[in-house]
Amino acid sequence: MPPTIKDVAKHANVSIATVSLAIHDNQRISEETKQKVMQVIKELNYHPSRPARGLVSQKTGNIGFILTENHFLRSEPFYTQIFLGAEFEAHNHDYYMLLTTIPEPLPKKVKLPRFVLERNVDGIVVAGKIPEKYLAQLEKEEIPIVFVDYYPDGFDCSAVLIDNFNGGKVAAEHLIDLGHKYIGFVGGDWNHPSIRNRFDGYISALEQHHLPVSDLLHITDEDNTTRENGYQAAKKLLKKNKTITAIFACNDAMALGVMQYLQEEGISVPEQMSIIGFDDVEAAQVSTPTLSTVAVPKYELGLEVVRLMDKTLDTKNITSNKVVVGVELIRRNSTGNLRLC
Amino acid sequence: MPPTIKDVAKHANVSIATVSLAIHDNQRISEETKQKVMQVIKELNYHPSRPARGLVSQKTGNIGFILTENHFLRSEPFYTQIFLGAEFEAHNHDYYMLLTTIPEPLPKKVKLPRFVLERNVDGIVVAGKIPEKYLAQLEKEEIPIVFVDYYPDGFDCSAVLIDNFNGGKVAAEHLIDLGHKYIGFVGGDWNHPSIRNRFDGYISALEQHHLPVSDLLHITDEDNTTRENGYQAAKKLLKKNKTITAIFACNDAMALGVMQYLQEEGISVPEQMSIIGFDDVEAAQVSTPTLSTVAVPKYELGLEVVRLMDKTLDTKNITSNKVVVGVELIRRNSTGNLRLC
DNA sequence: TATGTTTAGTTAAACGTTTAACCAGAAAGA
DNA sequence: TCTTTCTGGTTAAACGTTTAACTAAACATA
Repeated sequence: MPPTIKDVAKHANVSIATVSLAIHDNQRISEETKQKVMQVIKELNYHPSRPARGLVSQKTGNIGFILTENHFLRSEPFYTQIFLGAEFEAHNHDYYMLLTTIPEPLPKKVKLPRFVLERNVDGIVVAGKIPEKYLAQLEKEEIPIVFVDYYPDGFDCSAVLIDNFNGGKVAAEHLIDLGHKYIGFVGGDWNHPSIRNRFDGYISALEQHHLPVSDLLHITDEDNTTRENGYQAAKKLLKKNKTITAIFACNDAMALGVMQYLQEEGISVPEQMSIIGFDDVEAAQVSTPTLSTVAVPKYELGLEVVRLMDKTLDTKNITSNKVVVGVELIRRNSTGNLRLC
Repeated sequence: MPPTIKDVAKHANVSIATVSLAIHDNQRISEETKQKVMQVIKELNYHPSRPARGLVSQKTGNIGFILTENHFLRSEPFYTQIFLGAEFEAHNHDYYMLLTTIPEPLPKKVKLPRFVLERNVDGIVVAGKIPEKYLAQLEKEEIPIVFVDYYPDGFDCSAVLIDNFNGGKVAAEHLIDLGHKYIGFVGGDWNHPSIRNRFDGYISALEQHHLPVSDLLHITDEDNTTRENGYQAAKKLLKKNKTITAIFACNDAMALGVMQYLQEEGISVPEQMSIIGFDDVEAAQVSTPTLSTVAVPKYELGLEVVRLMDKTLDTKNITSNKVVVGVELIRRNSTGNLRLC
């Protein structure tokens, strides 16, 4: 059994209160006694028990991390990268992360994670979009929540967000710089704010450069944003519009699906069609051609969300802070100059 | 504030002991009282506090997960996949995982993770190779340890391991089946048991098929197993041996490095040289050509290690169990029939 | 000298559980 | 009827901390 505060007290010939006060550097305790206590603590290699401490302080030292099962399990480690960043930063603030997933489909009777019911976390990070119903349930628990890469409309809260609007703009501008005039957009999961923001950024860039904006350039009705959705969207887009020379896909998965379709159709990238994605997933670096994209600093998002959580937990002020982290254009081989032929 | 056991007791008009006993379905309590208590519990949405419960039971409900910083941060998410598997299975056993990394280089004064010092975990999963010094320190804490994908020589413990020997054998046999006679091996980090086991499996296959075994076929002196190591190893191997028509690399990273070298040298894969790797990392699916390999079920390893930990924690018997999980040959485009030209 | 103030601690309550030890009342055995 | 045994609880101690309230001794003030 590891030593407890009692053992320290006994060895130092003081009361356990003195030990505790010494540890917390209370000025009630003389330098001399502190020294003695610290000496014993070192000798016994004593460390206060986190659970015991938590009982009285009502702080667990843990942060919960919640995301949907789909986000957790999907092969592109987007949210798991965020988690790993959070995990890393948590250490710098003396926290540990507890992770849990929301099952999908959501059962009728929402069951909150054990760590919130059993009061085993001080705050919760919600990563990515989660069902409204779940959120409503969570809100009742009166536990600090910080969102990352998503936050519900009309919900007053802290969040770390990607600069999706700017990202969409940057992506479109990159294509414009390359000389493209007819730039298509493929997206899906349309009630996701991030996707719409990317779209808005794209539109904004087109307008700013007085380029044509038209429904004929967009596919936005895919219900999700997978590779397969990208494939289907590309098919639809090229059917209804022959003038397009570049496509901005709302994420890399869809972009890869688009490329796959183009390849099957014998349309070469980037010679006949430029493609740019969003996210910078691993696969973007190794696809043929490698995929130009807008990089989202996933790991960084994780760091930020824990910093924000730490601040929230520290200062009881539950003012809703928003942190926006920037994105970066990554030029690879799927985008090229417009060729007039 | 969430309700405590006291609130339940008050509402049910019984003592807190009765509530506790009712929760644990103790036969001392009449059916009738149990019903009443359960009713109140449901109404108040009461859940026992994990920390408080832990104080008396001396169980935290947490499992620690330790790996080196390098393993954690490296781009190929091998160990993080294991972690995610562990995380998933942990839920099925009502545990939460706490993750921490070992800094590298290891500081002179080894500092164990807070979660073990503060008794915030019931057991520890050690993933991958960690420094001996660290392990020695950890051992002193008398906390159950289960290893995954590694375990130290001469250490009596439980572990979940990959069937590396068989994997090496299967890889070599695949090449043999394709008609190859001169099959090279490139490896590194030679004091890692897994690597050596893969090599042993490879040798065993060669011998079984009466194929030549010779030092001229092997590069084993690379100090690590990165892509760059693979590149260098390929260079060395092809310098000293011109008859080779196939190469088994001890992992995918090295295999990709080998392919890169071959490409630069104008040696086509698989026409002139077949390559097979080990691990089945993401990049293996998207490289050109896609990489044949021996798949390691990383996620599955995570599941297994938690199952084993659960068993260990359940039955106080600290008999050292070993679980070996199988591997699977994945045929892709980097291996082909021997062409006699 | 009596009284107040400081210093450096100690005692005890509290946090939310579990569980061993105890106990009142009912049923059973003599 | 008196003891014994069951039944169905309750009381209280314990887990390892923190911290408010208290106190004894030393010192200062009038």
